[in-house]
Amino acid sequence: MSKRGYISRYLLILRRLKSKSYTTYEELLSYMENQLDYLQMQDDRLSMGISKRTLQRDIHDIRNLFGIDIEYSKSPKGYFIQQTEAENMNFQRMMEAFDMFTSLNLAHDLKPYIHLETRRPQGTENLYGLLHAIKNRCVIRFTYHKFWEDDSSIRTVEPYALKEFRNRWYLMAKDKKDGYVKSFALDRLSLLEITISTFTYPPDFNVDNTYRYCFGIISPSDEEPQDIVLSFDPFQGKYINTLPLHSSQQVLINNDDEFRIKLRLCVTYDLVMELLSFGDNLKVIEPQSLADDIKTAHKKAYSQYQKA
DNA sequence: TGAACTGGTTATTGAGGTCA
DNA sequence: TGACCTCAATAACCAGTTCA
Repeated sequence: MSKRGYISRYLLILRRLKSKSYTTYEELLSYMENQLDYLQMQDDRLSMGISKRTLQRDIHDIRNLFGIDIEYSKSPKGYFIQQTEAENMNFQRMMEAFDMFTSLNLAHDLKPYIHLETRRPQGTENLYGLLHAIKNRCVIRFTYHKFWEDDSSIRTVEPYALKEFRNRWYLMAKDKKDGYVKSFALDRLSLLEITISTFTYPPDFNVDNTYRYCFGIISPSDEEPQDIVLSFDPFQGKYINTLPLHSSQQVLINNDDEFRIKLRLCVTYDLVMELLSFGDNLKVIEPQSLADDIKTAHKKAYSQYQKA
């Protein structure tokens, strides 16, 4: 049986256990037989079902390989997954990856119907090394190339955390050169070297607190957060309502004429860029300084289309 | 062709239930 | 309450099958 076969089984076992509190062997077997038929696996043996022994082995492998704690309870007679919130988030990501893997494998003859994004975030090959350095408090060195600079520079930093934003990964680290905590995009990072020197993790550093009032990964130096009131047209408002711009988002008005929200944020470059991307679907109500910045940017854009 | 996977068998283990 | 029983999970072992 191909590796695709047993990875698909792992996916189905996890999906079933995640969707139901307690699941017996029989329920798992029945579910998997139905699902494997549905998946139309190109493996005749899979379509014939799987044995209880294989299912036992799969559960054992999932525990060992993925560190997912599948437990068994005798009183309600069933398997279940117990996870913390952080573990659950990792689990969801893994399930997404599994789903994508399965879908793409099933779709090998469906090329005309599936169109993948050709742009790919780079730098994820360093994720494991960076995690190792963060966990073991190892100082790292790498070459970093800013988009707005021609030359690369060698950075020596104390890595604190990894953060994802808009399908890109960023390293939060203290630059040894000036002592500031900065974000480094992994796709601009190369020649990673994990040194043997270690550092002490600052007890007062907390990623969530640091970026609590940030839209993206740009952290303001000393700027205080402020209330930002935005007015969207009702159509755009539906998107903003279902996918909030920030965790601080509060809906002020939601009617046929307007969708108005309030955010508690620091005004950073990435926030301004985001607001500009909404074009004429958005009007900044407060603060006036931000409204002026957006107005100036739109005026400048407009001027580019006027005849000289 | 060797390695890996799978299914069947069987012994062990442990939780839950029963009973004296 | 402790001894015993039952039942189902677990894991080791082996042989057949499939894969790379």
